[in-house]
Amino acid sequence: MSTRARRTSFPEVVIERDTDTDESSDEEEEEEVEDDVVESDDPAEEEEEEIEDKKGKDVGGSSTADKKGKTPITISLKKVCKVCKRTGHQAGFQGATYIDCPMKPCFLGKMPGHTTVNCPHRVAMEFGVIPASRKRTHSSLDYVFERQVRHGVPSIKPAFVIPDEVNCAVIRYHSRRVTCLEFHPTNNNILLSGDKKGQLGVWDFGKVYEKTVYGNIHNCLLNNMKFGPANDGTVYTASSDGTISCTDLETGLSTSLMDLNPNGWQGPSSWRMLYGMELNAEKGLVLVADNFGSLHLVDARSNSKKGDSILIHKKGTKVVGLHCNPLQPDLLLSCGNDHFARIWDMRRLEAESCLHGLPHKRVVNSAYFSPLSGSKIVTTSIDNRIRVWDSVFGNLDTPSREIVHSHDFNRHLTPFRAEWDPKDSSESLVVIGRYISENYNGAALHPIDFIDISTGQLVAEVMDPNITTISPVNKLHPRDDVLASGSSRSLFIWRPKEKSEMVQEKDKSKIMVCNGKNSKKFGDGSDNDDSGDDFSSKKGKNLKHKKANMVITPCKSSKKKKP
DNA sequence: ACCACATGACTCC
DNA sequence: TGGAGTCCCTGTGG
Repeated sequence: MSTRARRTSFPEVVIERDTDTDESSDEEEEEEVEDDVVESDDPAEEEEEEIEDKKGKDVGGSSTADKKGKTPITISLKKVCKVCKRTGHQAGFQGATYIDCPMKPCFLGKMPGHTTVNCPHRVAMEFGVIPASRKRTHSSLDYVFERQVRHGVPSIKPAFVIPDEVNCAVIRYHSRRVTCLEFHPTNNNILLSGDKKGQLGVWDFGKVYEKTVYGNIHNCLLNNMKFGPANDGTVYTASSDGTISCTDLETGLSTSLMDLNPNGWQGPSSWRMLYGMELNAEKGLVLVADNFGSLHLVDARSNSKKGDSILIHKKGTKVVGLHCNPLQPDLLLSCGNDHFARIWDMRRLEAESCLHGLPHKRVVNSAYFSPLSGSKIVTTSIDNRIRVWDSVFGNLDTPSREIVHSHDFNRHLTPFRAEWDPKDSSESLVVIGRYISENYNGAALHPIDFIDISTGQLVAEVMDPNITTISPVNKLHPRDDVLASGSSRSLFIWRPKEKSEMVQEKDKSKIMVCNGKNSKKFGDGSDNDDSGDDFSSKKGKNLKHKKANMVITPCKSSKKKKP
């Protein structure tokens, strides 16, 4: 009732603001001067037109006869596989199920002998688990862990609570895909989100409509953010524009701590981008890593760069992740495109001083210490494997577990990152989005997976028929049983089913807020259940589900700051 | 329903 | 070592 009233009251606000957004984004894109590498996807090659004899060997194309001539000519459109370009089979979606090209090895594990459809790893995850090795070494790193970390390792595993139902959402919140999410450290209902354009979203999902997008902080990808340790009303952000900013969440005013491109664009070989970021509260340091393999330290109090940059990964490669050990902040974990995650001691930090290198077969998207004891490390690599490295019960030369999981990274997606549940005292629950889709009642959906890294088993796969896009960005709430996920331009808040129902009964506010051009529809009196275009893409059209409990409303108000 | 486009890792030469 | 070509279960807008 109340939602309906809100929906009809404020349609213009949404449309006006969104038009604004689109225009601004177009302008910015025109300014980008980049080499246009036109890929030649010749459609003629894909559909070979062949003139054949009367015996047309059609494989599914239509045949037409030339009615002018006496001898009819059959033209068959021979379909070729879009993957291997051969005839006789077709890769692609058949309904909601994707059929692999049989000429290629398994898409998931990259192993020959089977395709993704019958891949054992896809059916049951335990197949992809390599058990822990028990051999011990006695390196300096082992010593640090033994002395400072081991006592914090918990022994009893509690039951997992899985947020498995969408509680509220903002559809098309950002104008480009979401790149990172962060929960407020003290306010339970505030979620921060960064996007590909460098915009920062501040959403109070407790009040659903309370949402802001600050567009004047960065010019391109907002890769990482961290709340200010001394003041949780501020957030530090690192961007591909080469700057670190500190932004006041109330006003949106930001100060720049560092600019690695003070002379502007001088070509791709010199343009520095910032990816990994971490704060060391004890030392008052902001740590950032760039696309040339270097780590930069910035004093947060004086906003000045501290010392020279240090080469921590192979020269010229991206360092995408930084993480300080929760118990021992002097231990720094980094990961990047040189196929390594590395552990460093901040007290003697210099090039080549890495305590340990964790080797991977491909690029490492993320590496995180376990949130409580800091004794385990979970890494996500684009070789479709989640690796667990245990400093106490295993060693760091080889992973104590490898879990095959589909998170292969397509260049158009935000990289997948397996993230710990900060509330899980057993430090075994990890959440990660799944790339590969599954057929759920005729809909191709990409679930968000909860994995028990102590067994390698899939604890839960969470999906909603309304979310047809991949959800690469996921974050579990530090205190509540809440999952936030970023999927394309939208944000979703998940809660456990029972709790979600309780909330709904109480205030009946299970709401989806819609941004975007199509919001106009909602002001035009069309009913909720039929206005699905706003959150279903092409694949979503074969959904058999109803949008059930969700109410779609345009947003009531939104502060929006443009540069 | 179609197309163009954004865009990054990797292999090969 | 570096540039060109290839990969191709994306998502959006026109």
